[in-house]
Amino acid sequence: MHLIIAEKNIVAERIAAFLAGKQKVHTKRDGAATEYTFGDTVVMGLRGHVVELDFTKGYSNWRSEEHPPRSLINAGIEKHPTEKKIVALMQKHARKADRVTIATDYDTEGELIGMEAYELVRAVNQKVTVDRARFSAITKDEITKAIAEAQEIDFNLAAAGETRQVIDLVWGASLTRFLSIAAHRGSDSILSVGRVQSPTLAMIVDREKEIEKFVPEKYWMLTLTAKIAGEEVTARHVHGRFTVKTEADTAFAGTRDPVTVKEVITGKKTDKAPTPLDTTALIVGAGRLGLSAASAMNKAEDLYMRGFISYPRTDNTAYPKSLNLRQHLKMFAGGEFERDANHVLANMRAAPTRGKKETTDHPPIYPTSKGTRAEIGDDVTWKLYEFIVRRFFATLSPDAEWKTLKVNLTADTEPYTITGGRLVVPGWRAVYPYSKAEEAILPEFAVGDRLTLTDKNCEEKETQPPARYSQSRLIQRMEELGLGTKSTRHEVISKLIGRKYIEGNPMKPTIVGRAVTESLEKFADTITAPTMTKTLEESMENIAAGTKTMDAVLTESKTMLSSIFDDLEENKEAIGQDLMDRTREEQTVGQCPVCGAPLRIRRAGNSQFIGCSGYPKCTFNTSLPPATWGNAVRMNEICPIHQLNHVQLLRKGAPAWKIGCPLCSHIKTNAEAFKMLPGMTDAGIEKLNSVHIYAISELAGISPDDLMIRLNISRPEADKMIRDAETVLGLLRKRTELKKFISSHVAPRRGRGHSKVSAAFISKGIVDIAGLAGAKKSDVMEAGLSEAEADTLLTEAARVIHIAEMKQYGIPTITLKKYVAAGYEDPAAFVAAHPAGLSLATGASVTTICKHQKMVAEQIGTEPPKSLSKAAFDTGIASLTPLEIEPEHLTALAFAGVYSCALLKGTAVQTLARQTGITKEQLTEYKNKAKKVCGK
DNA sequence: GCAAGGTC
Repeated sequence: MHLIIAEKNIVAERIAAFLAGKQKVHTKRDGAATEYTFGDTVVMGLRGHVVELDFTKGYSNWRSEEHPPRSLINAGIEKHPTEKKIVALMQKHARKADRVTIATDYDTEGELIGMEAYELVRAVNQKVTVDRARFSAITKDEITKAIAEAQEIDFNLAAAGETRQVIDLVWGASLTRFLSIAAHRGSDSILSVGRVQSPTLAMIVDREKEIEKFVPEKYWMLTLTAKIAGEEVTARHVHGRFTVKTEADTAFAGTRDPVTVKEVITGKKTDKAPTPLDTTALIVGAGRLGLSAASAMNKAEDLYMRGFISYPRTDNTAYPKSLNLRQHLKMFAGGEFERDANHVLANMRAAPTRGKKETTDHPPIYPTSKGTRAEIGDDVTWKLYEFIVRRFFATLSPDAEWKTLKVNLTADTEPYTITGGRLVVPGWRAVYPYSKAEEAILPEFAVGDRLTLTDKNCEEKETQPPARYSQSRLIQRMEELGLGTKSTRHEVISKLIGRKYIEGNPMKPTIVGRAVTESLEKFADTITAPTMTKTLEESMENIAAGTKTMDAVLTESKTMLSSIFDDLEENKEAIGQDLMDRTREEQTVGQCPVCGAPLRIRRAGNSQFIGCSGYPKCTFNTSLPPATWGNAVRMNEICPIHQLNHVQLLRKGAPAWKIGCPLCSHIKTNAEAFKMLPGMTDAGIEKLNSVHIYAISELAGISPDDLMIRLNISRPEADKMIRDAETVLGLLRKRTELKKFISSHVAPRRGRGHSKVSAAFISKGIVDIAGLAGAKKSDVMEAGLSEAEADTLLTEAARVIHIAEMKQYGIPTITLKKYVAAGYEDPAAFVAAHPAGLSLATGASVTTICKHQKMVAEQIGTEPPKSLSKAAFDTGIASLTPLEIEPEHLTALAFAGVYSCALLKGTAVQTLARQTGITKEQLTEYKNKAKKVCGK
């Protein structure tokens, strides 16, 4: 049997189709693993790497004394399968195979993935022949040839890839752990470090610093407008920017009639058609359409999986010869792009354009099938598809041609110039509207022509700081510097955002991002420089060429990292302190209005609030919605009234929830509660705020003496105010309870949120659960509940209230739970029930029950039932045992007061049936038995 | 809990 292993499923599927020819291919799918069988051959795809490197056991605990971050440098490393199903399937076939062909992508990483597969195959079959197929395009010819002429695995090349893996893991993990531990960061806010992410972050930080230290300089630009043959034209001074004001002034003063044409230069300019799309160009193009790098790749992946475009992760900018371009243009017949496709077919350039990079693993990105708007679905994906289609058209279209015109003039002695351009051959621009071509059409000029000066202008401008990086610009820079790969660059950006190192669009570093970069630059600048990647690539080339061993490169790298750790460990305290000090700034929103200490965003699990750093001496705090609504972060905007930074909640996939100034919102939310105080006015609230009382709970908790002084009021006034505050606080607490009750018992629906329902209740005068328990059903239904819902809500409310009452009457919680489970939480019903029934139903002893019934009866003012002794109950129940009465029936009888054989005999069937709901036949049977068994 | 690289 011949087993062929591809890097991904989609390639496996195509290989199988090509090789099978006329044979039928059987597809068997099991979760992530799919196999394609024909004749004696099985083709299956991996999912990229199916194993992962990790440190040996014992190194997983970050805070282990024995294995500090530094020890990772020489820690053991193991490979674990990450795709267990795929590995199992591969090994199952490998056991029976007599030939295995590795057909992974034709690049370094593909060779490594191939070697991983090889090792897994060898683990179960030491004898099988393993070879390697290399192909540059997934076409029938290439594939057939590559399998027929299969070669050996290039173990040196794979080792080069593995070296990269080890170095990345060891450097990344050890430095990440070191920084995170030094700065006392929790597991949800680690400070990550890596060969690619750290230099990328450093670029963003560097750019921000350039912007900060940028000093704008003034400069002046001169223009004139003049008329020729009734048409107005604008010319600019040939000097361009004047950086000296007096020079600009002199030139401006010298700009005067006569304005004479000195020279007319006509020319031709070719405007080259764009090159085929690689991943970077795709992200740049998508960026112009308004997509982030990550969403561009997401949508491209979607288009690829649905067969609309070719593989979206590629560095190739030259179409392979095997690609039939004409056929791909004809494919658009009858669709949205038919006209444009026909236009391109009729005007095709001799050979398609080609970019600088040509690789062997995948073709450039091009459309592989015709899609309609409806098929593709969402608008943004369609736009991306259209862009890919049009780019494909453009690469097959002729260059555009411009006719250019340059007119040199003098205004008295000052030289001016006008430039114009006219698109004479639109070429690719006819089908590709993404880069604008501005035409400037000028009137006819001849040397010696005189123009009439109509106006002149000296404009003062300022030099601008360099722009922050957009995502696509950053990805371009990363590619230029060799950072990351086509598949990972956009992920690196997402990672930096996720770690809260950068934010915004265009991107700028956060305080944390900047602090980490600066610490690393000081102590481990190897990892923040793009050169680390360059050096690594050179070493990898040496390993691949066989001129250096993997071990030698690793040893060298470990020595370097070790000396970095010498420095880091010596300065651990300082580094940690510096990071903590600086990141704390990010949590600070200003000064506490009460005591002036820094006011900070604080977090504890899911709850978050703004509190004074002077706690516990100062207890000022304002509440924030829980973190499920988003993480609270400081904004740059500052409240003009309170001088505090605004705060917003950020949640993935949701728009930011702007809280604004925390104190303003605190005052606003508390105003309503303050207004519940008798006689309280807006002015009164302002007065309270001005003496730093912002919440009703603060007013309730203050000492009367303090309040007298602060508000300059009398003792009785202060006492009353505090008492009122306590009452309101109690009311509010009950209201909160009601809200909680509603949210756990009423399912939210459109237009019927929990707050809406509780507001409706409050307007009906239902302000707490007790109120709800006694409310009219019609009132409850008017809040938007159905009749059935109102019924359950009322019953539930009554239950809650009853339970609270029983507790208040002194029933211990554990026993109460038993009563509730049996449905006897209503005090009245509890007292009225027969203790024998209660005992059987709840499992509590009759003695306890009688005691409780007496307690409750006394407090609700009813007669308690006659008490029943434990002895009487026990012997009674024992006398019933031989009758083999069903347990439910026994309980029902006990509730009816029948708990002994004698009582059963002495009560009429008619009465019992009414009281217990047991059928007369059944009761007669029990009674007959009773007559036989007892009382003889 | 860590990297970067595949792929989904």
